[in-house]
Amino acid sequence: MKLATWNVNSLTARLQHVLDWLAANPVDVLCLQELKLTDDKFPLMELQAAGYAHCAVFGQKTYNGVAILSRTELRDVHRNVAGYADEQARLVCASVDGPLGELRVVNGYFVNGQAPGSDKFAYKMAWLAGLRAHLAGELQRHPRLVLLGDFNIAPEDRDSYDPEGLRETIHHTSEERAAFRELLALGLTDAYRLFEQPERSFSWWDYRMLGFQKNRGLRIDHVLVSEALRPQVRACAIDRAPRKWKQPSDHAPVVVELG
DNA sequence: ATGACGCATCGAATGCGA
Repeated sequence: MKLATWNVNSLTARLQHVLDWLAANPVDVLCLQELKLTDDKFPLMELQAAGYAHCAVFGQKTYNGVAILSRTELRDVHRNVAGYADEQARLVCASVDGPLGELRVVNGYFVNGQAPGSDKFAYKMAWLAGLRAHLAGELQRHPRLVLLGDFNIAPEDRDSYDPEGLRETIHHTSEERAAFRELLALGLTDAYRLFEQPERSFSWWDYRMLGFQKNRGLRIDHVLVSEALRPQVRACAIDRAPRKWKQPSDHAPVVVELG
């Protein structure tokens, strides 16, 4: 079974890329972030025709918006962080049948945070605390859980093209990295780091200054698996191919294989 | 470098992303 996460930076602008990528990578579940559209504008027909008959959509106008696309039935869909009043559509959860039973899929578009000390940074940290509490509850009900999405956190120095120059800037702060480790402390594991990976592996590159061509990027899109799921992880990789296409998203998909 | 690039918004200049 394969699952993937991809921040598409507008599903309207990127629908053809999503369809092309799915044709070449027919994953069972695809988690999307930054839909930038309302539920009524979600391209359900096109995705159903591509084989993704089951979609849990949580859209929003202009910004944010997340969705889980699945080939098989999605159950117990939950939108937003439980107990955290949020104006923004950033989290959608659903259960799906996996290779060894039911699997809980949690898809998040984490807050960017703009700059340390800003109101948006405070929102980021509060949202992360809410997410942690929410996940603790999810894990009690669903021990087999995978958390995927755009975390907007580079967890370690090796996840940044310039860890020294960008020290304590957004995505690199001690607070964000501590919050990431707090998620791991719930029993979650970074699936990407279960395997040997190329140096300078990133999932996002700035549109400006030839960021992708120079591989000046960050690894901020992640797949975390629960303890019960960890023995089943067979592979995890970043697919840089669509970042080379015309008018790409600035993020690349991350794919995980469970056996 | 208060930049760059790209997307969205009722119509152009601005907010936002990361």
